[in-house]
Formats: sequence, C-alpha cells, structure tokens
Amino acid sequence: MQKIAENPVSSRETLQKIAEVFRVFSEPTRLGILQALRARPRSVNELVELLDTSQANVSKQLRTLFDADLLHREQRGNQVFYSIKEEMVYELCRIVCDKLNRRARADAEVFFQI
Amino acid sequence: MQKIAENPVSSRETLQKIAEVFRVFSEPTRLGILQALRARPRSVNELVELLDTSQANVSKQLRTLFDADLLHREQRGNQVFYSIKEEMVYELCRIVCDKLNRRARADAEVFFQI
DNA sequence: TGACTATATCGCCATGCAAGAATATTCTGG
DNA sequence: CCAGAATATTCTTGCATGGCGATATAGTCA
Repeated sequence: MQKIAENPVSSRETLQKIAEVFRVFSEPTRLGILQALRARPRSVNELVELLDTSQANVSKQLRTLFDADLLHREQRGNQVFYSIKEEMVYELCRIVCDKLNRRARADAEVFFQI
Repeated sequence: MQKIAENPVSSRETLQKIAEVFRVFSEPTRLGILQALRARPRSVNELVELLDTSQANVSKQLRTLFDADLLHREQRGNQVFYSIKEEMVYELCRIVCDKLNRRARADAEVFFQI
C-alpha cells in the first residue's frame, strides 16, 4: 500500500509564483496607487499628484502592477488611464487591514488593561 | 461648505504597515513554512527536513513570521514547536492561488484557442 | 513640421534582504 | 558540571529593487 505523503510542501516554483504576487503588494507606493484607483480610473498625472512621488516612479510602479495582471490600461489621447482589473486586490487589503486593526485593538487592551 | 476630499490615499505610515504584512508573505521559504504548518504544529527540525534549506534560515524565517504575529511558539523540552496563529493566512493564500489559477486557465484558453 | 504635454524608459545609487557559515544559547540526560 | 542536541543569532556577501534625474517616445494641436 502506497504511503500518502501528508501535506507535502508545494514545489519551489509554485511557492515562488505565489510569493511574487504578494511581493507586488509589499510596497507602499503601489498600495497607494491601488487605493487611489479604487474610486475610479486615473491618469498617470493624477496619480503623481495624489502620491507625492516622481512621475518616473509612478510609471515604474504602474508597470509592475500591470505586469502582475492587476490593472487595466487604456490610452485616451496622450493620456493613459489605469484601473483595477482584479477585485481581489481589495479583498486582500481588507483582510490585512482587519488583521492589523485586531492586533492594534489587542495591543490597546493590554496597554490599558481593559 | 467644506469640500470633501474624495478617497484620499492613506498616510505613508499606514501604507507601510500594510506593505510589511504583505512582504512577510512574499518569500517562498516562508510560504513553505506556513503551508507545512497547516497540517499541525511542527518543530524547527521538522521544518528544516521538509523545506530543503538550512536550519539557520528556517529559524530566521520563523522569527520573521513570529514577529509578524502570524505564529504561536511553544517550547517543549529543548524543542520549539510553531503553529499558525492567524487563520487569515490561508484565506490570503487561497485568494492568490485562485487568481493564479484563473490566470493560468485564461492563458491556456488563449493558447489553445478554446 | 515644430512646440508642447503626457508617459515610459534608462542609468545610477543606496538600501534591504535572503542565504550560508560560524558561533552562541538553551535545554536534557548522565 | 559536562556532552550533546535543538534552536537562535551574528556576520558577511551578493542580488534585487525603490527612487531620482535625465532622456526618449508618443500623441495633440497650431
């Protein structure tokens, strides 16, 4: 009878692919872009104004997000509008924020000895 | 009448905190540890055997995960057992895997012209 | 075509971090 | 206390990447 390996760990390549998705989210500027796009599609310049960083950097981070298949890209005239392609973006961020809020509340309870 | 800023972007510090959580997940070794712990708590040595990396590296990644408040730590004799503290770990990974699978399927459909 | 605007890319620097080797620490049994 | 096992830490190296300035590319309008 064949022994069934119990819960083997995924291959390095699979783990790497998953890790790469998370890596895209692991940067404040990119998270700011995603948040700014929640309201509506925005041009690169709009994002530059909202995010307090250089246009070059916004373009670069947009490319990272786009390559990760998280954004749509639409050219209108000489402007380019980006928008969210994957709604799961917000699901991920919501889960993390919930966790941070829970942790902050727990910390507060300890601190104030509630 | 005061103008309401529409969907302002969070402060850099807030975005940074969220980004740090994602960064913890952005590394194959750490994801492998989380996956290995899904079955049950495991000692450091068990994890070393499952993950094909050095003991020093496993300890280091465990510390990162522990500091991120994702793991429990329990000492038994001279062994230390780690286990998952936050079930949201699996929710996050499931969402990302779903996305990767959907993308892979979409790629296949294009490739094979289904 | 030429000027202007919007976006993308390139080269560079500084920082952060994964990983290994060596060592330190902690615990157990004798 | 000592030896050995299990785990943690320190130090170093190499690489990836965020950010900026400068520049290139693309699109619009006169």
